[in-house]
Amino acid sequence: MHFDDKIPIYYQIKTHIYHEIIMGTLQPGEKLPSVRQLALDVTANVNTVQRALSEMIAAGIIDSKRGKGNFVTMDETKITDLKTQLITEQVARAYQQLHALNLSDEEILNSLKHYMTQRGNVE
Amino acid sequence: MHFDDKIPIYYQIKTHIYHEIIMGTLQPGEKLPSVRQLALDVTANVNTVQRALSEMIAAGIIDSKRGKGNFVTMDETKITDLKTQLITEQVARAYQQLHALNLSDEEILNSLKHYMTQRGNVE
DNA sequence: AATAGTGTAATAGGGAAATAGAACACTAGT
DNA sequence: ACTAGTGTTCTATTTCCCTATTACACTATT
Repeated sequence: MHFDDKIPIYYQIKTHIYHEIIMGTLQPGEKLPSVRQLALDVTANVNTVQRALSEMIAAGIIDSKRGKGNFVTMDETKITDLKTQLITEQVARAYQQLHALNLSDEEILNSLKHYMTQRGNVE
Repeated sequence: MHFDDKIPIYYQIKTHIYHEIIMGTLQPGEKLPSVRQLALDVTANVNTVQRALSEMIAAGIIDSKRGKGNFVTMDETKITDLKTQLITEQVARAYQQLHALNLSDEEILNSLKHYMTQRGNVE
């Protein structure tokens, strides 16, 4: 797994698993790989994985069952809320960053559209 | 100054000053506050500020003159290039993050538009 | 009971970031 | 010459992140 050395690894693992849950790669109620297997998958330490999981457990997205495994919550409302929250965070942060670069709303939209067309042509 | 504890302070200082240059708060050729004053302004250590400045100096955006001060480059091309670079980085990162949440191009645009209208009504 | 596979916790050590403090190098004004 | 204000560099210390290792607690299977 590719890590941005500017951001703590445990945080990037958490984001990565959140994405898998939201994309449906991990379904509600589904069992996650064991912490030891996850550690191998992302080439990080068990403790680092555990720290990421702890935060997701505290957030109610993951249910931890000692001796059995970690499971994605069955509560689909929580997942929907999580998705909304992550999207809003991303959009808000991007908007504020670009606004801080003196771009108007229209310029921000145009930059994004331009990026999309560029990207579309390359693939 | 507000810091995100997930990202190194020196890096956030650098971004902050870059924004001031691009917005024109700091004009080409203008003298920056002294490193000691900057440290007070952002409530960080002189060494941390110096580290941020070192990277901007290396990038050719800041000219350092020992005994006199730090100055924004007179080369406006470099500033224009910097702006383009930062915009592209922000747009690309936001797009990729939202794309990773399974949003189509259209949905990404709509999320942004929605955020803008919401924001517009509040202010 | 024994074993293997889980989550959980504790310890010890290394490294990067940030701080505090001091010192050095240069410039300008007095 | 002196002094004050600059950038620059160095050392020491602290804190957080990450790793490695070990141990403990629980579950299911045999």
